[in-house]
Amino acid sequence: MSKKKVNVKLETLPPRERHVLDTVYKLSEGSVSDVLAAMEDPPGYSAVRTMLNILVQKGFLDYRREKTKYIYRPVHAREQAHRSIFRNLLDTFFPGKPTAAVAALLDVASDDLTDDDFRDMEKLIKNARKGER
Amino acid sequence: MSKKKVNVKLETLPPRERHVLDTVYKLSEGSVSDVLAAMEDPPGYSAVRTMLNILVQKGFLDYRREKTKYIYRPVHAREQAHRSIFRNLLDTFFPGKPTAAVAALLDVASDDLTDDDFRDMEKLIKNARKGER
DNA sequence: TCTTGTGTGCTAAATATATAACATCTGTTA
DNA sequence: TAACAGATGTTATATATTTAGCACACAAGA
Repeated sequence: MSKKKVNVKLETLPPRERHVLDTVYKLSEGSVSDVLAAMEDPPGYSAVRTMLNILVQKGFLDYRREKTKYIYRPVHAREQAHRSIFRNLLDTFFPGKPTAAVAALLDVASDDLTDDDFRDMEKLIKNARKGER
Repeated sequence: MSKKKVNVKLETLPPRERHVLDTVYKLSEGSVSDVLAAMEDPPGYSAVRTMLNILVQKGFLDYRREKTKYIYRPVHAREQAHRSIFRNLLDTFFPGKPTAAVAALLDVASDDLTDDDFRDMEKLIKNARKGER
């Protein structure tokens, strides 16, 4: 009796599961109703409950009981979740051109960036460069 | 008779569709068999054909006839496809902290980065900074 | 302690995804 | 031009996903 292989890649979750998971990440944590309330174009209550349970089964979420309800939250810190996403992004859209990814990111984010942000990023690059040699 | 609302968000395509679309992006363009051959853990021929057609319907792909077969390719240049993805990524995982995204990206990509890459990125940031003020 | 509101545990069912199979068309080449 | 190889058009079907609804649990206030 082999343990049915489950879908564990973040990028390939079914649409609705992915949406729910994203929402939990946005909230940091939350109950079924919290999540439901935070979703745009929300499905029904039952649907959200099921997704959350599935996400627990798949190992993306964890929960604790609080009074009468369950509070769900991500198992993996954001940092870890990123790795998988960025890796996929790089491979798919920027194979062999990581700098192009940085360019695209800057392009999208540029409106929100302050002078401090720019300074920080320059520092980041300098450090990464040092670590490299 | 409302035209059934379809799933048009890149981030939330069903797993298989997403996989096929990613593959087409990697190839730049290709026939059914090209795509099939380029996929790891590939589904059946029929499956790929269906996915491709759905992706055309949803507006992600375009095709032209070439001799006896169809060649599929992305409708939107990569740049546009990126915007949507990065936007979602930033909102979901780095709300209000675009620099953290850059940090994560650097972290993942660092192994592949050359000295030239670093120089390029520094230039990118300088330019973005100028454009900003 | 009764009642009410809010939540969970199930199970059934509707939809959507994913795959397979077969008939048909179209170039190629013997 | 007959036969083949490789592609598409279509339809049916298996599997996964998403949703709804009812029964029960439990805390809180009248």
